[in-house]
Amino acid sequence: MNATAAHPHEQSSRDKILDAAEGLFARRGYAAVGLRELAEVVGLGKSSLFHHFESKPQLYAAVSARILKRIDGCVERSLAAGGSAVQRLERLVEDLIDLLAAQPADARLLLRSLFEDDDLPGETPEEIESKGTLANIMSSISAVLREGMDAGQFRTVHVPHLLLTLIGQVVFPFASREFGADILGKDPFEPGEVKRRKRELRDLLRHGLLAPLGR
Amino acid sequence: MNATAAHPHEQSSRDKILDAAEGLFARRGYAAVGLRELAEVVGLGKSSLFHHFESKPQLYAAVSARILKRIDGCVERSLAAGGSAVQRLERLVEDLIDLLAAQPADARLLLRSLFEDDDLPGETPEEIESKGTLANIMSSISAVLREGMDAGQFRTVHVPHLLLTLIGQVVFPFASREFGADILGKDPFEPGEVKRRKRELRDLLRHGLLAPLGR
DNA sequence: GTCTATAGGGAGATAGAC
DNA sequence: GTCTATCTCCCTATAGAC
Repeated sequence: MNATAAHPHEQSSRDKILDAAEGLFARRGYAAVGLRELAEVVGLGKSSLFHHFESKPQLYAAVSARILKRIDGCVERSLAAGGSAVQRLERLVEDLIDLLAAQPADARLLLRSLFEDDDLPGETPEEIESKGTLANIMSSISAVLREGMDAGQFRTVHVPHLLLTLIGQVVFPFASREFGADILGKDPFEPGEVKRRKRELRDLLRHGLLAPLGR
Repeated sequence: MNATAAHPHEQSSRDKILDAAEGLFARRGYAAVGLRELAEVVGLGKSSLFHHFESKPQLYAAVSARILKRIDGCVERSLAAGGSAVQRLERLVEDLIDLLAAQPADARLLLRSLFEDDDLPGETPEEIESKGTLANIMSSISAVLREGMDAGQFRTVHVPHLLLTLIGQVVFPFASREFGADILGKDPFEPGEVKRRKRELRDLLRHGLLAPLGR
């Protein structure tokens, strides 16, 4: 995977920086994280960071791009696995939840990147690539929704609004470890809670909230 | 409403600061907003801010507390208006959407405050009050959900998980003006889109996503 | 590829005149 | 209640030795 790594088990400095930055940016946001602190976490001098990334914005763009690619990969694999539109959508939601649960920084950073566009200076190549990746994710999910509607498996809904709804209900609960834990009384990333979350969300999409008898 | 205002139509400096800070903090986050910039927007010198608020964290706490009170007031009024649990929940969701649509900064700042707890130093009196307000909001919504379940109007669901789901799907779409506009092709705060959002969300809660024929 | 040293600027906050 | 001037600290980024 990494052409420069003779020993795949040893993580390069670049990857160590990316991992540490991901955690810090996710928890506290771009502006609140200083390179001094990041360097401390990684175990390097502050200046050494600039040998791997040319600037702080560029580092953030790299972190953000890596997460978007991870999510895009998950979406593509999940939707490619076949089945009816209903099966594919339900599997997609489950797989995304598993991904977000396995990578605690992803949901926070994804959510941030969706409403912190003002944060970053501008138009590095990595940011442009990320825009494309994000657009690809959205269009893939839209496609399965439209497919299900066309096949008569889904109600007739407004696809863009449903897209926003799905993002909110899938991503948000994993974006806030502390608040989520307050509400649930348990760590949302704990396997049992993850499983329950998948079940509850699947049932809500299948049946809505109203009781069958009340219909 | 303001005891010190002889002329209610003239906004005090304190309120001007709160309004400007609310907009800036919502768009860019706590750490990214400098007091110099805030002072410029308000039209004051930087030092004058410290005559109205003792520190930046305390100012942020005041802004955050004001928003939480606004939302809490909306929740209490909406739930107090009576009707069945179904009617009260549906009205609550509609009223919250109207509030978030009317106050574009609220959704962003609320969402931030739900997953940026690490942002702020600690335990000012205003933050403790805010914690109580937030807890009150959550317990009020939980109450109507449990009531509907007990009355057999709602399916048997896991209330805390549904709470997280509702927050995500109600708040998130209004937290990101730019991304939301990209997805919808229109400004999410436009009256027509707000109306459609309320309808789509109500229908999703009533029926889920699956087509009636497919059941 | 990592380090020390430092430049250059902006941050939050204070002092004190008006 | 607002201002100017200033303090101290930390920020991103660079220079250059090893």
